[in-house]
Amino acid sequence: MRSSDLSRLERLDAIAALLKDDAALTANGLAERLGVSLRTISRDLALLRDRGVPVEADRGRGGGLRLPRQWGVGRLSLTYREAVELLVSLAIAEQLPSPWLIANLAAIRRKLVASFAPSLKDKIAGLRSRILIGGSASAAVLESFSPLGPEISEALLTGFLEQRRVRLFYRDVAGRLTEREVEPQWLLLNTPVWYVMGWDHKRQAVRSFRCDRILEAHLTDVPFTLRPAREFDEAIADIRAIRP
Amino acid sequence: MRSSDLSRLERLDAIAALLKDDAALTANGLAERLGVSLRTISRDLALLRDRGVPVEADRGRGGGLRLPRQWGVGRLSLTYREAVELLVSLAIAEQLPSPWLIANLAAIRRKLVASFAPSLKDKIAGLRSRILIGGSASAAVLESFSPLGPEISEALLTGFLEQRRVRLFYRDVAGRLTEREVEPQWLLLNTPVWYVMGWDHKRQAVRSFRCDRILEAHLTDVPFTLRPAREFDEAIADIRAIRP
DNA sequence: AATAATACGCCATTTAATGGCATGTTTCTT
DNA sequence: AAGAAACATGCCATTAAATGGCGTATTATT
Repeated sequence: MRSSDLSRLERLDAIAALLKDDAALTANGLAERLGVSLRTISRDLALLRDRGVPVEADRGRGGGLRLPRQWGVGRLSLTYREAVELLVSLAIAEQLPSPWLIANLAAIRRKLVASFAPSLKDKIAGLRSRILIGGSASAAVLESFSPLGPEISEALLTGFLEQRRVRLFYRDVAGRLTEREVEPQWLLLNTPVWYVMGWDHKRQAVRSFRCDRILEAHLTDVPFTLRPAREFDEAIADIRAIRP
Repeated sequence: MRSSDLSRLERLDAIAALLKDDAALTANGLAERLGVSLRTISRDLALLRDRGVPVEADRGRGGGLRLPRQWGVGRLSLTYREAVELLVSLAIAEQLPSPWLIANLAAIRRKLVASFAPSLKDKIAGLRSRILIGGSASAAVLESFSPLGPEISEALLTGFLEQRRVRLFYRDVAGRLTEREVEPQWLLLNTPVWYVMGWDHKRQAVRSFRCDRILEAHLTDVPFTLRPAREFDEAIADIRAIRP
């Protein structure tokens, strides 16, 4: 069963893939399967080890090759958007009051951040601290809750991530319709309701917006810089106080 | 500024890394920087594209090479344990009632699962559905809550993931100390309290355990198989009913 | 129209990969 | 204790791939 000819790069990938299927494999078996000599497999293994794949070999009769159990996972390619969503999820999970199964999340987050382009790193590094997870929403809030449209969440999230101003059409508590120009600086979740907090340019003040009361959201090209956290203390406290 | 000689593999990595630093780069610049000819760079770019890296090129004066913004993220290598913790985090985030910024988590989860060895996939695929996120714990529960030791959570989590029986020393509601032999089949979070549900071999019945009342947990080598979900309906309802 | 960039085909040359063989080492079986 | 089955590594002739140089085509800007 010889596979069609593979370039060296492809063969390395193939070997790693075969080793992940923790069937008992010998170097000889690999050689036959990939249609190359034992010597070549041997060199490929050395190369894989050089490149950080922890191939383990049991010598002697009955031996063979394997990857350690810990190494179940190969390389994961994520798009920018997927990585960001992952970061948001991690932020949520990390802020749960009871992190027992997720002791190493910080390490994962570091790896994720490290894989971003340097120009994005700065923006992304502080992201986690600007997402707050509160408690559950009050019954009154729950009653009036409605899910968000994808365009709105897209615009808000992008504005939040890339620090760009967003133009909102908002229905406020009293039911009045207003247009705002907002820097989305913080996100807060009182399950299931998300809030955006930021500098409101029309009002020249920190304001918070219940996301499901936003009727339209349009991303602009105007960048903004982060304001000091303490400016938001009051707004955060306000939202949290909505709870019964 | 010529880097020390690189093998082709290394050069491909280097090019991808340089492109991630979205500095304006031309093929000629890369050639000088890496000490190879323009023709070689050109071929390397073709190779990268073959391997799925979406290198974009602007032709003409002022042009150059770049990766699209979306592509911030290269390849992420996670250990088995990290991947599992990531899956758990995803499960938690996905079960939040308001998933607006995390619409694509399912795609990420699929990629993650796909990167596992086939033999592990089965176990891991069903993992998410066996983690339940409830609401917040009641005041009464909160009062008696204490955080878990790392050894206990390690044993419980491993037992849950690898489907192996766990021996518990448990202080029950009445304060009695008992020893149990449990198959940890479900996890349930009423923030911040985790519960393990599973088949109790001493009692021959489904039982649930508040994790912070577990005094000791020892992993055994005895494997178990999953029981049908409906057997746990009652126990799940019970725990959820603890809330006020 | 000139220029600066990528894209790609061709070919001689250089370098790296390969196979074969020999040798050493570890571990299990008999 | 001997033998067999596995990995590890060195050496060398052979083969295949990568490289550089050149030419040409294409695209976008000035």
